[in-house]
Amino acid sequence: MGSPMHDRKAVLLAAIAHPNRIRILEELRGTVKCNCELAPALGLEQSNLSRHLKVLTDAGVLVSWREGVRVNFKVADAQVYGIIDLAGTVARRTVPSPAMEEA
Amino acid sequence: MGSPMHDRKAVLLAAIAHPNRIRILEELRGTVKCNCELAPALGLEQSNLSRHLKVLTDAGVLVSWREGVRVNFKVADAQVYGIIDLAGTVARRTVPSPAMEEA
DNA sequence: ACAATATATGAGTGATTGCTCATAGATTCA
DNA sequence: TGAATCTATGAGCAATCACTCATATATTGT
Repeated sequence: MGSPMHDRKAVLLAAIAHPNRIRILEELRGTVKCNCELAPALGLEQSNLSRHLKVLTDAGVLVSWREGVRVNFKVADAQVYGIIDLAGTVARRTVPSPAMEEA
Repeated sequence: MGSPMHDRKAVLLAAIAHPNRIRILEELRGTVKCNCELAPALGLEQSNLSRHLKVLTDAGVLVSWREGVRVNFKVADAQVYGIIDLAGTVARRTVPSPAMEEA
């Protein structure tokens, strides 16, 4: 439909746009971790976490490789933190509309 | 669930994370426009566009005010373009996984 | 009041999402 | 080989999404 570039940006942002996936990315700031380390740290179901990691990997946000029985993950481009941090800045400076309040 | 801040960031990014909404924001770079100007420019159904504008407004990305029979929109914080542009940079530098290809 | 213009919204639809439980697959070590 | 550990995925479910069509609402000018 729209330009491929806008589609690609949308996929990338949509991959990041979930509270648990943001938590995953925060947990991966500057380090490499596997599903088995992330699960207890974030209190997420193993299968649920695995699917979130797949969403991030499919979108190109994370890169993964197997190391023995584990699969490690790291961010593909540290600028994703630029996106997250900017989102924080904008979030802090803007006010959600009335319709948003009952969350 | 997660921290309110992560939730807020996720809502904000989710609001932006749609090809048509990115196109809307591009159309609003540095200017103010109403639904009636955006609809033909983007080739979107009036009701569909109205709902996309509501998503962006509810999330705090856009601000709107009525001017006669029209309702004008502008971005609440120009840094949203920082987010979109960074998404473009990251998109250009990363490779979507095999599972992503058949889009 | 009426017509014209612009915007919002109810209802319906098909598709996608996030989650859980259970199970399958992969890898290492005894 | 079999057991232990870690990861992926099928199935099912409720909820949400993006879209369209039709209709309601709001505002201005005659």
